[in-house]
Amino acid sequence: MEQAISFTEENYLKTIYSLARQDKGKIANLSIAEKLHINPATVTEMLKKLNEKNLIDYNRIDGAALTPQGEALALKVIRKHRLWETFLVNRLSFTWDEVHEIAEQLEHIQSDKLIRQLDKLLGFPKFDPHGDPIPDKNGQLPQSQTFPLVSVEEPGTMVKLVGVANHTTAFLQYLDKIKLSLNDKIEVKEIHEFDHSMGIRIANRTAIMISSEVARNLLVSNQ
Amino acid sequence: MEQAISFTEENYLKTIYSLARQDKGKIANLSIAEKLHINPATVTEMLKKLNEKNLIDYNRIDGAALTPQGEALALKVIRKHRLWETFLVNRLSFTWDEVHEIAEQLEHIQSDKLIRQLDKLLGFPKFDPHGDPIPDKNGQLPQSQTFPLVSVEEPGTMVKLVGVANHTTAFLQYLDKIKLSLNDKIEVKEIHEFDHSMGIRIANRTAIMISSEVARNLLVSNQ
DNA sequence: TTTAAGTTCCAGGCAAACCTAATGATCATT
DNA sequence: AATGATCATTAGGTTTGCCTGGAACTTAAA
Ligand SMILES: [Mn+2]
Ligand SMILES: [Mn+2]
Ligand SMILES: [Mn+2]
Ligand SMILES: [Mn+2]
Repeated sequence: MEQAISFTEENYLKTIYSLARQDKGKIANLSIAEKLHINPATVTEMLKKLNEKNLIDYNRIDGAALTPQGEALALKVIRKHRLWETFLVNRLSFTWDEVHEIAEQLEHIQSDKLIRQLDKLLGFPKFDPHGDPIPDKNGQLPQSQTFPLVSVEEPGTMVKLVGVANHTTAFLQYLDKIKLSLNDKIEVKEIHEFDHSMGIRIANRTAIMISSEVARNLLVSNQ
Repeated sequence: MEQAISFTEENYLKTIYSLARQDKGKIANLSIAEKLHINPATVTEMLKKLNEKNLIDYNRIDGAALTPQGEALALKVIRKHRLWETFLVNRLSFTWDEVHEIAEQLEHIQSDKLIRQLDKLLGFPKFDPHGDPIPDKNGQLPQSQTFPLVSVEEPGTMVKLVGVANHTTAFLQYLDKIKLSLNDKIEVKEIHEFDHSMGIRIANRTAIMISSEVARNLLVSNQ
């Protein structure tokens, strides 16, 4: 019984998935409502419906949690989103701050062959233009141990930028302005106790200052 | 006042456009209903709404006709549909019988830059994989004087296949089976008075027989 | 010209996805 | 333990896009 799933339902599943990844605790209806810019009352109705369809387990006490089928669907939508973002940047000359909105539309296109062929065209990429991991066709996420730059304690540490935790146009354009791109080497020169701002050197260029807020949103890996 | 347009509305406009191209007379509500597989009563409601939005002129006597804005929108959707079909065939190894359904979804994606860049990636194609003309960014259709093969009267006439009037999987796969592709040269060898079936030679290969029904759906040009 | 067939329209309904306002439940403080 | 504050749910509505059934037109045939 192949039950149809709507754009709206897919967006709920994706939201629940990402809230579960970051918050680790109970998923509040209110946080779903805020993320989707809708009313909490609407969320309650939809969660009941998704529960009925066995895509989530839901009750007032424990909140919402994806079932295996729900998680598989969420990962499929995320896979499509990130593959399309990669396509837009790598093949259609989009910049990384322009692609999210369009991918929000493209992620709902239904065609298994389309995803498969797109993946192949792009050379089976493991990460999207923001450094986010792309689930493979079985929903498996590539491993990568990243941490926010702000957590670096030792001046002199060398790291590599592998992702961003903030996808807003404002932040991405700021990174463009300071000429910081994915895979750039970053050397932490100094850490100011006072506001935890940092002096960093990008790709051996002149050192610059960044706020702790910026450092919090830069995901890096060792080496 | 940039009023939003829904998928459904776009599909009505596209349908009205294509009915206007082929029928030349009044567009019956019933024919819209049949093409979209919906109830005639629903069509009446939507036509009133589109009239209200100034996308069509509509009244009971004259039926529906696109306004300039309505036609521009219809052409934009058609442009997207045909560009996406071209992308799927030329870049993602789809066959020409597989692409229509997916393009029905992709044609509704909203992003001017996306269309522009896709067009560029594909080398500004003038015709899609079925030989249908692709409107340019100003809604201008490339000219081509085509006629159905069935209208050829003289045996010995040489023509070139430039399009198909029937897009069903069954027909397209039949063409694949007889190894007839777009741009192939076709020589009409014989025309049977009785049922108007034809003996034709494709690309100088062995001659074969085709029914008048097939010949009616092959769009050709001279030379 | 009357009848029949075809087409369009109206009235009334339904489901999906949203809303507001008000009520219930839970949690944190005092 | 009482009191607010916060969060979730219920009840009642709206809009969009669809439906059915029947009435009203229009067109063509008898
Ligand atoms: Mn994104
Ligand atoms: Mn991304
Ligand atoms: Mn098509
Ligand atoms: Mn086509």
